[in-house]
Amino acid sequence: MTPAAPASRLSADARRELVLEAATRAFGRSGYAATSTDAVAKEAGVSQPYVVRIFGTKLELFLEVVDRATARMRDAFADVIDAGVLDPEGDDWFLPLAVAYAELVDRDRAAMQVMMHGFMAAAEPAIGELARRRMGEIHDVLLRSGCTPEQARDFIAQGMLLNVMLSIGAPEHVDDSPAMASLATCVFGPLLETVPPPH
Amino acid sequence: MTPAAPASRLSADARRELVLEAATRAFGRSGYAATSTDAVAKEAGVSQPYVVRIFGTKLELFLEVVDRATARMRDAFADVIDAGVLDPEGDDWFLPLAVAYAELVDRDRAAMQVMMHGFMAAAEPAIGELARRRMGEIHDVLLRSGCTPEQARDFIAQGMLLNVMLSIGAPEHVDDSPAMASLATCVFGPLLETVPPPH
DNA sequence: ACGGTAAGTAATCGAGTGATAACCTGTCAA
DNA sequence: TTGACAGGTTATCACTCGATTACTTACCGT
Repeated sequence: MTPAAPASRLSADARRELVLEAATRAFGRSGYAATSTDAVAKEAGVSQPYVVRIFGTKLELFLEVVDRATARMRDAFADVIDAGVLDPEGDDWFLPLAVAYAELVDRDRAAMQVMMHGFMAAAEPAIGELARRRMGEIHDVLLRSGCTPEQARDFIAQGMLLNVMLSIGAPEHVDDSPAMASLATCVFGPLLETVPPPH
Repeated sequence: MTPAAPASRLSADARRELVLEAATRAFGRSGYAATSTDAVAKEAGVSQPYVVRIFGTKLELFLEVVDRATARMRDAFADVIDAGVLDPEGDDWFLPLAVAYAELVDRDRAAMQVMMHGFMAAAEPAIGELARRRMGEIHDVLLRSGCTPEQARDFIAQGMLLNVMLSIGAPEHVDDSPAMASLATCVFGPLLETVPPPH
């Protein structure tokens, strides 16, 4: 076997960044437990021991991946809200938020998937702590729009359903049953046609 | 070591039932990938090879566990709806459904957790197929109340948020931050005081 | 030119995993 | 009483995983 073409040398920071992006994709696909450090390494094009050495342990790597992904979510909402275009009194006050979220998920679906996997892996104390903190931060950010806690809750709830629907592959299988079609249509709205690519 | 007190003999069906319940608890805690067949065996009080022999593979066991858990969810909704007490025109039309769901989750939290883990493990084709089918069935059942697809969607969305909040241990940590307290209060409502036990 | 530091790999280990095979034993019908 | 089947276990295997160690090599300041 040829000596496994050594990855072209990069600065530690640059390599770290590439591995984090690769890990986001890998963990996003299969979650914490089902994703091996070797799978991350292959996705990043480096050796498995190197991944471990950069981050110490698989858990620390996952924590950093979840931390970054959820920060991006929070910041995307903050950007919309701090732009001051939202009117919580109006109908569909949250629409610009929903659009921003749809765009973020379309551009960076792995981040959303990693977030959900983080929520479901919260039995691990360190993961749970991070998950709760970020969920709280997102709620707080939404409240900055002037909306009520109930409005914020409802928006997050819609987001959770959307995440789950993507997780179970609803868009790719709308035609499997009328029920799926009905539900997917009213969850994804007109985006159903354009969103699907499984990434 | 003492010969590991052989489990008292039961009929195959009775044993199977006990193992399924144990597996629901075990998978509910840690999900598909992070739960070993040995963990299920210990929870059930039998040997690991016996668990495998009853169900063939770990995947088939998980599928049956998810199948049963999600069927219970669906049927709980169906019971309320077919009792005909719902008025989709009224405010809080879904309240009896929410109460039924809260009771089910309180009594059988493992089933809900297993359902969520099933959704997140949908990358495995057989799991994904089951997840989509059940999600469709639940949507269909809700529609039998005479509500609109949007009303059904909103109810499911609230359920998903509730599931995620329980998954991240929100009730046990309401006091960690004001944000968590605000969000948990308006997700769980007055039940916050009584629901929490982590099971 | 060169030497050291930083980037990266190969080799390997011990623990854990799902699955298989072989064996044991209580119960019940004849 | 006995024998055979059903319920259940022990022993074990092949493999995977995360992690550690030791080695290699490219780059850069002097």
